[in-house]
Amino acid sequence: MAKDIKNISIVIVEDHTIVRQGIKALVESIEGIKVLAETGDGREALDVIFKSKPHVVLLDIAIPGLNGIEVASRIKKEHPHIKVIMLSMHANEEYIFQSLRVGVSGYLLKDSGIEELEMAIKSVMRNEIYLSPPISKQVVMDYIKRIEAMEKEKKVDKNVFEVLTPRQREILQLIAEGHTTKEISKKLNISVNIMDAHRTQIMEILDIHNVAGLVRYAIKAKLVD
Amino acid sequence: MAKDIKNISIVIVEDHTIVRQGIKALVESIEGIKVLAETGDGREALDVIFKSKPHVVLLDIAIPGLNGIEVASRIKKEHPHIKVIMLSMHANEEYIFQSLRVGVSGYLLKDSGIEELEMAIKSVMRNEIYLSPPISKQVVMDYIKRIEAMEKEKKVDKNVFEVLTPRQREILQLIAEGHTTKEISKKLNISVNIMDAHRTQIMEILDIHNVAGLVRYAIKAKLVD
DNA sequence: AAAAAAATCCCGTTTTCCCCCTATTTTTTT
DNA sequence: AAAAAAATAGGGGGAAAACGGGATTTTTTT
Repeated sequence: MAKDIKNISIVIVEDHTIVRQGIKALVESIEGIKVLAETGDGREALDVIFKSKPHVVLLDIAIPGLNGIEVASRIKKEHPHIKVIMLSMHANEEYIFQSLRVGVSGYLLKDSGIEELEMAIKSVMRNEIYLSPPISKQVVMDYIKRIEAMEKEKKVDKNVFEVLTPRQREILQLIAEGHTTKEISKKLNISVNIMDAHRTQIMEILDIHNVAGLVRYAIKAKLVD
Repeated sequence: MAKDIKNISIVIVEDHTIVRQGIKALVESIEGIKVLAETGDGREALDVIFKSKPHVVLLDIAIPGLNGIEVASRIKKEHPHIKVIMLSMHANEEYIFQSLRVGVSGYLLKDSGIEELEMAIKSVMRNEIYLSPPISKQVVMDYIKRIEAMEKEKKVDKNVFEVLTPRQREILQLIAEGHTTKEISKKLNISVNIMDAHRTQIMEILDIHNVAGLVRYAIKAKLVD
């Protein structure tokens, strides 16, 4: 398992000296990993990284000069192959999301042990994404919540195909788009009276008795945006 | 790191005998883990699991009798403390989501190595969620995609607070909820004429000249659902 | 204190919405 | 082939919306 670690070069970006040196000591205790450089300033970090071109950057999220996410973003823009692992004190949802969005490969909580650090580095070198378990859990929970919210909406979608005829859906859509009865009847080449009858029937079926309600239904049913 | 593995009991559910025995051999090669039972049928699995009460269930997602997700769901309902790790051939999005939803603690691809199996078991015993890296990556990607879609909508939200006065927003909301001018004027204790004037003014400001458009705008602005 | 913006008020006209009725033709289902 | 559902067609009438105009009071900003 340790065989896939071979001469991995790392740059550490972390402003608190003691923490930085601690991390450095930990990292260097792992066989096959070399720390190329270390810095505590965001802007300086970019210079150092672009010059030394490490495999992996361990990047504190809260650093002076340029914040960690901004640094990560620029690293990935200039050198997409450089793997970035964020180091953070807390499982702040916004930070997690922003980090993942700019393309970091890992997100480690600072109370992780040395084993996790090693695992994270190995993971990202394998092109994987490594998240500390609490982070991972949060992402998964959020993932589930979002999909479930989405699925609820789908039920209305299905429903509209069951209760309304194609013609009715067509007309409902036009109503929801803001067209008047007259406009719609002209567009569909039917008389105004039929349009009126259609609208009335749609309202009966859906038990909605005003345009506002029809529009809200049409949006939920994804007939309009 | 290996010290937190102590007498972990496992049940393996997998219908292909060779695969099952292979997994069994792998698992038993890990120190401190004991395989209590094994079966290849979903319904039988529930009996076995409820009788033997293992710490962890390794559960193939495609099994006869009852499908894996259904089995997982019942296990978590009856015995929430039993950890379930799904075994799957592919990174099927629907399976992943459904599994996570019913509360499984791990999702492993079958081409994972023994190290990953060990890691997954240790992870779930620590109350963490373990996903095979490709699975993890997919979940993260999906997570980002969903949040980004959500953020787009927020822009309209802000806008409504800039262009409409509080009173106008209040009225727009009531209109979008389907109330008539008369109803709203009564509710707000203002004359019908003012309501009319308000509506007219809102329409002018937004450059929207029908109820349908107002409702769509109100929904985008999150004034109504 | 002056100016600007928001909220209030009134009226008359045209258009659209919404509901009521009956009825025929076409399509789908049984 | 018969029955049911959908789409077509028409008319009448009351309520509400939409638009035009003009005006006052209150609040906020400058």
